[in-house]
Formats: sequence, structure tokens, C-alpha cells
Amino acid sequence: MEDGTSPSLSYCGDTDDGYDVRQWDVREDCEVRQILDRIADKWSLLVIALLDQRSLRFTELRRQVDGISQRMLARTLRHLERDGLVSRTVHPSVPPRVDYALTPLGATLHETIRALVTWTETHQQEIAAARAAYDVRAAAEQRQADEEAAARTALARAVLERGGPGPTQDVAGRVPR
Amino acid sequence: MEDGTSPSLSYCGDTDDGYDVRQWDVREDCEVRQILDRIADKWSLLVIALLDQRSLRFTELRRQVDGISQRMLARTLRHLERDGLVSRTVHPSVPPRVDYALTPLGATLHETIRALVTWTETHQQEIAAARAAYDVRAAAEQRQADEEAAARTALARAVLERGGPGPTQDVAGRVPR
DNA sequence: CGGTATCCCCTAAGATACTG
DNA sequence: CAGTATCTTAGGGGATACCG
Repeated sequence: MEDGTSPSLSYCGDTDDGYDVRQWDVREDCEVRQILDRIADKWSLLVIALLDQRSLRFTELRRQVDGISQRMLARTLRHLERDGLVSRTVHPSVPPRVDYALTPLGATLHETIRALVTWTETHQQEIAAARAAYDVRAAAEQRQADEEAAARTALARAVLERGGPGPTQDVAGRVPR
Repeated sequence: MEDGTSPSLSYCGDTDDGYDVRQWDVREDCEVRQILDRIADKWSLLVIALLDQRSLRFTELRRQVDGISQRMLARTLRHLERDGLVSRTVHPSVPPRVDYALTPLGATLHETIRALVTWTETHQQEIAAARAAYDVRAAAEQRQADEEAAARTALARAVLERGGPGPTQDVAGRVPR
């Protein structure tokens, strides 16, 4: 076993019905964080989405996920299996055949995840716009900072070379605040 | 800018209405993956949850998140701001004061995330049970494997010491297939 | 075919120190 | 107070090799 959740921490108790961030914060050590880590890792989501269509063999998954290493596929499947999201069926034949399928639990999770995907699709334009705007602002601020730095440098040089400060005006021609 | 999404890849085009995993797989390079990485990273979720209650200053967040480093909080907030999920307001006072708040977009995301949290809360018992069952099975298989290994070792030693194989029966007393 | 074991690299994130 | 800059380390993940 490579990791595996110390049993003493696995249950934190659900205190009440309300939605309290402090509780949430505490629960982070609990389950929410773990499930989130599971579905958010590089491959799990893809595997779940694939298996929601039909059950697949190891090699089929390997081919369809494209880019995943044997090691990571095995790890991902072990994790999903341990959490009860995916079932593993070994057919005792030659060559060996192992089928992976989404459990009912896994299916409900996938359902929930789809809400998130839908949200993303709905708002991707807004996000793209926000990013573009941010990047423009950031670039502008960067230019600004560069100019001021250049001005300071130039002023410092002037002071050193001429043994004293020049007129109260920086290189960019603006008056300092 | 430390990283930041090469512009040429940011839009993949939404081809049709159907839900196709292959498309999804492709879209991974697009937006879904990025948003998922954003909301799934170690701190973003907590910050969003906190800000959904009320706007907070940098240090307030730092205190409430508990465990986050100054560096990571700053990074997390920059990311969320860039994606248009959180707004940053600088009050030009001494000492400086900066307020962070959830944007309307961020609020809708938080709404969606809550579905996931609810799912987790609803199914955490099932997950815990699945893990326990898995661990029991794994432990049993491990014991089994260890026993067989010990048996093989013992048999090998017996062969070496006595110059030939013993009776057709292994140490565990079972007949080989 | 369906894995596990091993090595190794690279980056994300923590600690620390400094700045406007 | 609200950050950025720099250094360092743990572990996620790829490549490879081998087992049942």
C-alpha cells in the first residue's frame, strides 16, 4: 500500500445541517478534500468519463486516454477502485482479461462532475475575457514600473556624474508626486 | 507573469451540442482542465468558500485559511483574480488595505462547487466502507502472497540442502497444481 | 495482457528574507 | 499591511525493466 488514509482521521462527525465555512475548513482533513483531490488529479476524471460510456479493459483505457503511462493508469484505477467508484473484474482466461466499469456510486459522481463541466462551458467566454483584461492591465503596470525604474536609474547616474541632482523632473518628463 | 496560458491554445471551438468523451478529451487542453485545476488546487476552494460569506483582507484570509503560506495565498488570489472569480480592491490608505471579494461569476462557481461538496457529504459513508473493504481484501492478498513466497523459499532451501526435491508437496501442505 | 518495481527528473509549494 | 524574490525540498509522474 503506497499511502492510504489513517483510519483514525477518516470520520470527523457531521455536527449540524447549516453550511459553515469553519466546519468546511475542518472537514478538509476529512473527505471533501480527498474526493476533490481524487477527481481533480491529472487522469481520474478522464477515466471516469470514459467508463461512463461502457466498461473497458486496461489496454483499451491506455489507448483511449492517450498520454497516460502504464504506471499512472494502474495507480489511478487502484485509487478509484479503493474509493468504490470503479469496479475491477478479472476474467481467468489466457491471455488474462480485466474489465473496469463505473460503479453506481461512480456514476452519481460523474453526474455531479458534469454540472461543473457545464458551468465551465457556460462561462468560458467570461473567463477568457477576464484573463485578457487582466493580462492587459498587468502588462500596462509592468511597462509603467519599467519606465519608472529606468527613470530612477537615469536620475541616479546623472546625480553621480554631475555631483548633484538635476532639475526636479524625471526622464519621462513627468513631475514626481 | 509566471505561467499564463498561451493564447493560441485558449479556444478550441465548440463543435456541437452532444456529450462526447472524445471531444471532452480534446477539450482538456482547452478550458475544463484549467478551471478544474484552479478549483481543485490546494487552496482556491477554501478561499472561494471564505469569500462567499463576505469580502476579506489579505491578512484576514491568511489567518482564516490556516496553514497557507503568504506566497501561496498571493498566488492563489492572483489566479482567481485573473480568471475573474475574485475582485481585488486597493484602498489607498496607510497602512495599505486590500479587500478581496467574490465576483458574481465566482459566486455562481461556488454554487456549482457546493453540489460536489453535497455529493461528498452524502456518500462519505459509502466511500469509507469501500475503502475499508478494499484494504481488507488487499491485506488478505498480501498475506496470501507472503505465505506462498515463504513456502517457495523453504522448498528451494530444502532442495539445495538435500541435493534434490523432497516429496511432491510444498511446505504449506498443499499439492501444487 | 496486465500489471509491479525501480530509477530519476522536474516542478509545485514551503521557509525565509526583503520591499513599497 | 501586503506583498515579491530567492532558495530548497518532497513527491508527482514519466521511462524503463521485469514478473505471472
